[in-house]
Amino acid sequence: MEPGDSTKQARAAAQLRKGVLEYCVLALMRDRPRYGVELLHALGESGALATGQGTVYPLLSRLRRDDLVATTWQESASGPPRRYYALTDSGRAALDEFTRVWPGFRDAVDAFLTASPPSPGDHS
Amino acid sequence: MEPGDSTKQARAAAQLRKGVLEYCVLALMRDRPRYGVELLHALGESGALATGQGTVYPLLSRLRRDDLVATTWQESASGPPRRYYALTDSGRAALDEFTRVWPGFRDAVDAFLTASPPSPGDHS
DNA sequence: GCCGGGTATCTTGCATCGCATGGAACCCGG
DNA sequence: CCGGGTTCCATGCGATGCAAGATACCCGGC
Repeated sequence: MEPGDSTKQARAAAQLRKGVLEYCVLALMRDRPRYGVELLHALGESGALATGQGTVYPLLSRLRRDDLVATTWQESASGPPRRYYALTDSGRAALDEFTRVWPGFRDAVDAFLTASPPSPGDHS
Repeated sequence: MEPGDSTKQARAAAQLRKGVLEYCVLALMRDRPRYGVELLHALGESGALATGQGTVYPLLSRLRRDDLVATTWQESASGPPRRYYALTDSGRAALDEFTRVWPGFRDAVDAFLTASPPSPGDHS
């Protein structure tokens, strides 16, 4: 997806990420602290959730503002120091809460999209 | 989910609906035209996508503005006339496009949420 | 004839979120 | 000293869900 791509597909995908990106970022921190560019790279590798710095850093600021993550500085051998983000108790609770809500949401959307497919064998 | 419920769960679910609601509404019109309250009721029965009139009617206005749906008035025996919304060719194309994008998105989120659970059998 | 309840549609103002753009600081090799 | 790579962050815009309120139609009871 090129920057500046304004196709309908790109617009649909962009709106899809709303609200989900936050919890995917939290999920990435579940096992160990991560830093900004690392998160950006991990999201990019997933394909569907690829995004830019202008999305991730404001998101991380919101997470820090709401006490869902805590940060520590750590020096790097190949560049400026990195700010590592780690889950707080509240952050882990929010992630668990989302993990509970997500399947219901996902299945509901699946149900709408696959409902009443004009199946050739349907003679109701 | 009561109106005015401001729990974390409600907030997460609210943000989740962004961008998805539009295509679920289009999906509901796939087989036959529907009217506003009917759509509202169908979304409510799904549970996870329940919403209010203040969300559905502006959404329907946008869909009409973008020529994704066409509307016709039809009288009702038990109230004011209903405006029925039907998919246009563009609307059907947008729905098909979303149907193609959604599985990749859904699986990507699933992958992040279920990745690296400290499974007891994992001895890597 | 009038009035209240149920049905149905729509508008306005607000808060939130993803994104493009731009800027700043640090390290290293030439 | 200087250019490239790495890392961080802030600002302004567009799109979207939502609560609250307004309007109009039908019917039955008084």
